[in-house]
Amino acid sequence: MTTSGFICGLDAALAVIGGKWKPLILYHLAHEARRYGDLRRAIGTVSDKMLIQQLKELEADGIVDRLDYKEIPPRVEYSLTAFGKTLAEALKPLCAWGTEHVAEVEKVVSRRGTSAAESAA
Amino acid sequence: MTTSGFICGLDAALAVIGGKWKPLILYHLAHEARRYGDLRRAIGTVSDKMLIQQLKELEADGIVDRLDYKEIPPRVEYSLTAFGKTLAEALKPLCAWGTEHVAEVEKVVSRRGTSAAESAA
DNA sequence: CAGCATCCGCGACGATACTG
DNA sequence: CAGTATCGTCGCGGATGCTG
Repeated sequence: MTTSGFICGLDAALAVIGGKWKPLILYHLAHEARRYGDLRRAIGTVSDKMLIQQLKELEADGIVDRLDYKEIPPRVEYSLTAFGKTLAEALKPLCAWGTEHVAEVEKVVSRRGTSAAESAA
Repeated sequence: MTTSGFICGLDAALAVIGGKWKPLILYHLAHEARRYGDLRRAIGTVSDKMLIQQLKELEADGIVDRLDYKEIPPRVEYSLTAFGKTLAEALKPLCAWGTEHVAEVEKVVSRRGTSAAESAA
C-alpha cells in the first residue's frame, strides 16, 4: 500500500485548506495575530462550533498557533506558525488568481446555489 | 454588504477547485487531453455521477473544454482551456507545497478520518 | 462508450444552550 | 471572553441501473 493517498500534493494542500472557513481564517491571520472573538467578528457569519473546530484542525496541522494568556477574563490569541506562513506564501498566486477572476467565478458559482455569493446584486 | 461573497480571491479559487475530485481532474488533464473513460480509469475510484458533475462544473467555470467527436461509439475528450491553464499555473506553488509536506499533512489528516487518504493508484 | 436518473447514508455545517 | 455539548438539517458524494 502506498499509504500515500495523495496523488499530487494538491490533494494534500486541499486537505489542509479545504475546510469551509479555513481560507478566511488564514486570510485574517495572515496579517496579524487575532483574538478569538476578534476573529469571529471579522469573519462575521461563522458559528463558534465551526470556528473552533477549524481552528483546532489548523492547529493540529501545525498551521496556526494558539496562545492562551491564562487570564480572567480569558484571552487567547491565534497566529500563523512559521509553517503556516510557508503555506500562506504558496497560497499567494492562487489568491491572486482568484482575485483577478472573481467576476467570472462568482457568476458561475452563484448559479450553483448562492452558496458563497449571496447578495450579488 | 460587500455584495461580493468572496473576501479574498482565495475563496473564489477554492470555490472552483474545492470539489472532491477537481484537483485530481485538474491533475490528470494538466498533462494532456483525456477521454472520459480514460479519465475515470485514471482516477480510479470515482463514480460516473461525480466525475460528470465535477467535469460539468469545471466546464461551466471555463476551466475545462469538452470535445465531442459525435461518433458511434461515442468519443469525448476533455482538456484544459487557456483559462484553465492559468489556474493550473497558479496552483503549482500550492501543489509543490503539498508535495513537500505530504508527510506531515497526511499524518494529521488521517487522524481526522482517513477521508482523503485512500485513493492510490 | 459516454452519460443520466434515482435513492440513500453520512458527515459537514449550523443554531442554540450551557460552562469556566 | 473563550470555549463546549447537543441536536437537527442539508447536500455532498456513493451505488446502482438505464439509455442513446
